[in-house]
Amino acid sequence: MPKFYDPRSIEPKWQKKWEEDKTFKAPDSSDKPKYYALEMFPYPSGSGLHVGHLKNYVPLDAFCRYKSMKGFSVLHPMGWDAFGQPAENEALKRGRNPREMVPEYAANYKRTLKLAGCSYDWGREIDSSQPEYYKWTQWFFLLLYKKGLAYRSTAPINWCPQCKTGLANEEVKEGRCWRCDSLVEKRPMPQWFFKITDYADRLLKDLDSLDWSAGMKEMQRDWIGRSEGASANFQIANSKLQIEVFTTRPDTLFGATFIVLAPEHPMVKDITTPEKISEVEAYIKKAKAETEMDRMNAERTKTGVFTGAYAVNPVNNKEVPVWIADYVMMGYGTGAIMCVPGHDARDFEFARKFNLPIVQVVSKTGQSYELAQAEPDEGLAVNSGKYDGMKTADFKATITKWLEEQKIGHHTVNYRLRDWLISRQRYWGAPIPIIHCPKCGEVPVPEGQLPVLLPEVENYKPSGTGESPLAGIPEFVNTKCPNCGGAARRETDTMGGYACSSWYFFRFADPHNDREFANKEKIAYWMPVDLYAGGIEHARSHLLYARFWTKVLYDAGYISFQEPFKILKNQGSLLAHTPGRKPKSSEGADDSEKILDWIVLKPEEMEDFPRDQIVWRWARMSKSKGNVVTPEEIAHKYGVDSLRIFEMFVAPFEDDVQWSEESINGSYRFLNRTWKWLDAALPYYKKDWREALPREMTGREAQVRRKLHQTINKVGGHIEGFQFNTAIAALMELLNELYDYWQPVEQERKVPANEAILAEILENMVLMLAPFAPHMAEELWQEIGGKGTVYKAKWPSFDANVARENEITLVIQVNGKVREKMVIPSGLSEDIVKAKAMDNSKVAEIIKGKEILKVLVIQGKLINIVIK
RNA sequence: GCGAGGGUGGCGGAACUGGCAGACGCGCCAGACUUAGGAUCUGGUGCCGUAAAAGGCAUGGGGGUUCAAAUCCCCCCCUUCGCACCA
Repeated sequence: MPKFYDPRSIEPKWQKKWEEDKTFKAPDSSDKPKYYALEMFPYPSGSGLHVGHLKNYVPLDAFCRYKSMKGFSVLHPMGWDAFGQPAENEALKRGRNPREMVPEYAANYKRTLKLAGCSYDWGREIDSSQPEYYKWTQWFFLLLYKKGLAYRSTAPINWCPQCKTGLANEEVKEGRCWRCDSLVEKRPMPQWFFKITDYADRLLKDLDSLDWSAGMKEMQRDWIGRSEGASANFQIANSKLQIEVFTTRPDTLFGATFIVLAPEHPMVKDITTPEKISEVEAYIKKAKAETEMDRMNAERTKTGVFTGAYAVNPVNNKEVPVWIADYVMMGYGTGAIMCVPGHDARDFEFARKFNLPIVQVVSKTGQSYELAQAEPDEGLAVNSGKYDGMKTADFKATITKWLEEQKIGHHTVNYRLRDWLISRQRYWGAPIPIIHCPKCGEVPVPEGQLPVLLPEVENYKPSGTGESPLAGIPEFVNTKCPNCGGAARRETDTMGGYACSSWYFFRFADPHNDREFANKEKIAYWMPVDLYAGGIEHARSHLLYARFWTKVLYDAGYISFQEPFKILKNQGSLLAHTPGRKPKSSEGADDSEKILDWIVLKPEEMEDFPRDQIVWRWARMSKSKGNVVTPEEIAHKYGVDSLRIFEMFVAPFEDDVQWSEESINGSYRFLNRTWKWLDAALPYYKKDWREALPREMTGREAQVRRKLHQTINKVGGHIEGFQFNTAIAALMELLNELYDYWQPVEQERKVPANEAILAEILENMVLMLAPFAPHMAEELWQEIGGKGTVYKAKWPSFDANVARENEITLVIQVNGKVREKMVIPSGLSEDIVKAKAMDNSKVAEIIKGKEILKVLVIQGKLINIVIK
């Protein structure tokens, strides 16, 4: 037994042992209850893992280790989200082939995760860019295709000029590409979509059954954006044409004084009168040139032009002008709105600017009055003919029914959610398994011919033309139609990375299956995922897509559950104190640059930058900011167990943490103190301590045992509640008590009063340490002759009788203020507690001569005496 | 603008269904042991007040409910995140 705590020799030793023994291998079946814990699989970047990444991996690892000790059969896998643009871009930047690069980077990640002591079953490692994996990604595409959920359309899409590819709506943030921050353009291109909108309602409803954070669910709800209302047709005056509008306020129909169409609305050219054509065309041209960003700026004033046409308001037969304006979006509803300036702020602004009539049709009082601004609230109908006086909700139902009877409208539900754009005009992705045949049209690649292999090429740069680089490879493109055998062309778009991550959690249940995406029984055993952890940045995209595919699988009869992730946890980020500077006036002024008030100073720029102008901020660790701390350097200084303890102890799992090396010393000190105490107790350890424990215990012995069992209870509870910080705090408290009880320092060491107690503490402490500091725990477990690995040892059991306090500190309040405390036996009757409190000399002093109004006793805690 | 979190010592953070605010750690102060210590051990550490007590004040601000409020209710301020002309 080494005298001193030496993580640098202990840690590699046990990591090697775990690997050799396949300690963390998840069985294919077991009598034990299963537990499937999963972290979002990472894209292995060239920068490697830093301590910030471990903020997620380490607590989840502790959780899995705990579950294993609690008797669960644990599945804790890891794999690589290797396809997609991050990998491709990095490969391009470094002039390397992603095929060679990705495995290297993955190996580097794996090395660091092992260094951190993470308990993955590496036998289940997957790589989404390998044909054996993406064969099944393609299979999923075909499944969706067969179900009518994959289609090709030339609708205008979000085009990122920098990435040279289309982006799904979820990948556009504030009008910019989420990866490169370029302004996104609208571009019409034939593209593949998945019909996620068919599932909008179910994706929304089933959120209720999930144990996810309120914020997370809310973000999904917002993104799906369900709104209920009615559609109504407006006849164009002197024409057979009709315009369909969508409104959530059909009750305000009488107040609709004009119609606005989106500039892209297909009917614009049909209704515009000859004298307005040039003006309208000019406006459309201008609107087209505008970026998403411009259009989204709500601050700017409204613009629009009159088309010269009038529509007839069906409820009162009044003719209302039809305008076009860019504040109406083609992508939402019908791309046309009826405008009720009295009760919609945007319409109000527009009407004011262009002098259009404003009519009040809803009133708080039932009387009409001058409107100073739009009043969007509910109330009573006014100026609405025979409906006057009706309440908003009733009026909505009544008028919707009327529209239906007249066959000019109906009740409608609208979603903000759009279909999922899956096409990428890029090389590094799973090819879409479709063949275009001049005779047969679109033909899916027969399942037996999967995978459609991604060809090995020299040049995989995005083409300038907007086409995928695959289009330039005749051997790939030219093929035979599976239907008629004639010459045909392969689809050259690849699937975006989110396709791979929409089903990988199934694959982990059966990662090497070459006949199915995963075996049904294995899925039935392991799925759904019990605990899923990852960054909040995937709140919409990934989690929505994964839920969608799961529902498709359910509908197709492959699985028996509808939601993949029962519990979801989002870890906070690790922030590093990062030097930066204010932007120069030349920077940020340009509209195409993201406006920033702080720019990171690279380490190389730091040297000759004036000290007093450096602005320090807390920023997320990333290699590009030059503020990363690697697990390697910390492991070298303190050992990885200290790093693990620090990451879990410093703050709750969901919170952001400011990295500082000072506080890691506290974790190191804790482990050192623990080691010292346990090491000193070792000579007294006996396996049969249970029999040797005296029946009755008093004084210090009873006290320290009480603390031990209270700690066992707390630590387990805190881990279950995902409160790793307080779990570790409880262990620290126990350790403080242990030092109080018995000093491990040789000079001061006394012969322990009871050796069996030392043994009990030692054994239980080792077990409780195991999830957090697994290397130290294994070492000590071995020292006390524990069987096998501590990973599979049984979690300590809590004895409520031992933990029970036999005395309590009674807090005595007078008029709600603490005046005295006294130690009394627990379990006394209320009357006796009262009597004891009144008897206390200090209390007696205070209440002397006062009238006692009330005495409240909270058993086991406190007494409050109310006096006058 | 809308929606969801959050505001507690010098710092990170504790506090079960309302019941001792500040667990645990960092930092700081003092002592012990030491050639030394940025090691280790022991004690102290919210603020005001005092020689020490007593006592008073404290959970962003203001009001309220209650014997009792960080916790529940109302108003306001700040902050983080998400969405943003969604009809």
